[in-house]
Amino acid sequence: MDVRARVGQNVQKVRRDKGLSQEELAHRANIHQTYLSGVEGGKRNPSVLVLARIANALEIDIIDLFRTHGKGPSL
Amino acid sequence: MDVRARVGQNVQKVRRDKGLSQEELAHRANIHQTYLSGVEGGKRNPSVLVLARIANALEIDIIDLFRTHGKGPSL
DNA sequence: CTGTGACTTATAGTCCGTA
DNA sequence: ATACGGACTATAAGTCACA
Repeated sequence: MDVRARVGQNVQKVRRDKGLSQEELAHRANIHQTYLSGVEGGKRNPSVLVLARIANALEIDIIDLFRTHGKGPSL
Repeated sequence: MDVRARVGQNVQKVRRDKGLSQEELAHRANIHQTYLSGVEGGKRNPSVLVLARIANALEIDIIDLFRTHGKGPSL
């Protein structure tokens, strides 16, 4: 699966878990809702700095945005 | 620590572990040596697609590029 | 072999409207 | 609240000469 889709799905999942709207998250991460929409949809190719801002706004580590769906048991 | 530095250090470490030169890796990842240098030095802000190419050329998962230094505990 | 500055071209990321 | 598109601007991508 494309990394962009992987990341996008993770962003969307965490965002929904936290009960945030795209607008809310976008605001917190200081990016645009329309852009966030594209990222979640795997249609954008974000830079690491933007991903870091998103991860930060979601209160997770950026590394979690790259985990494969299904499980992330590890430690 | 800045994500870019984190990623850069990881790229450099893995590259050296594999005994590759920047030129070699850059060639495999289809990027320029000078650009790779900037990424390793944490001076560039690469997109996920570029990181994916680098990770692929290093034969590792892109997620490993975001790990914090000090550990690389198998899986 | 690697790092830097300068540069051009491509695209990330914004902002507007609309559905 | 989310997605899509167009037009725009900021910055990443990609290349080079040289230290």
